[in-house]
Amino acid sequence: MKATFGEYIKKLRTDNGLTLTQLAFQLDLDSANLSKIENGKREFDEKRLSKLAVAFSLDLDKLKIEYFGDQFAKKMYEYNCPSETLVVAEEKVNYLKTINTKQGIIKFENEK
Amino acid sequence: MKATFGEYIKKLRTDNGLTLTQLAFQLDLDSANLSKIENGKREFDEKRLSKLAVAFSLDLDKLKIEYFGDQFAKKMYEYNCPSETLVVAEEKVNYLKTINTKQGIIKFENEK
DNA sequence: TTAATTTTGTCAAATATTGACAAGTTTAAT
DNA sequence: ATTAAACTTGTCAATATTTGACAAAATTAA
Repeated sequence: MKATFGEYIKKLRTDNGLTLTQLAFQLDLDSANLSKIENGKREFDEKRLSKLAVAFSLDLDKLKIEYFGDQFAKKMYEYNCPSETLVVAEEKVNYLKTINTKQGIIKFENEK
Repeated sequence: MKATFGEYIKKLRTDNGLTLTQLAFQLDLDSANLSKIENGKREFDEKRLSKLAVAFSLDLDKLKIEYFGDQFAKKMYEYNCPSETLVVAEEKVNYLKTINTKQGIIKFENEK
């Protein structure tokens, strides 16, 4: 999907004939703030991804791909990161999985 | 590099025979907080990447790869994102580049 | 023009991050 | 075993950031 996450939501919403107010209600959001999200002036909170999935009967994993893909892309763009960054990211995910499955240590490193 | 960013710093520091206090001074940081960073209990602030590059005569791009790669990996791990997320991230970076080079609009979308 | 929709501006409240210091633990040397 | 340096952990106020909410302006569609 060649779009920011905001554009992605807006397309979902308009394709389904919803107003900002209608979707905002389902997401427990102010319509003004949803507008800002769609236009990239505010962040969408990841806690609402599941509500968004329900609103449009979407697979949560698909949404996560769009959402986090967007987040990472924005950082990459903002800080002008080499594209190799994403390759290293993949390696590091695997590394985290290995170190956190050893010896029953399953908790996320930064978790309380 | 198969390591978290904290582990990466720690290796740099010890390989170069520096104490926490010595490196922390160069980074304008409390040694206690540098210790937390190395052990993944605090975030390293991206504003200090350039100081880190100077401290160890490293290429800033190489550091960015490690730093942002680590950030993305932690999110991926924490939210259990499909690895496809990174592919989409790459697409979106390119998308951002195209939309933000059109018509002289070079500013980052969320910039003030 | 009017009514609905969308966008923008603002700000206080809620959250999160940071710097700083104290206190505790580990390590290494003698 | 004692000491000193190095490292780790806990805490908390200060700072910074994000969020929710509302008003008001702008756009869109009859």
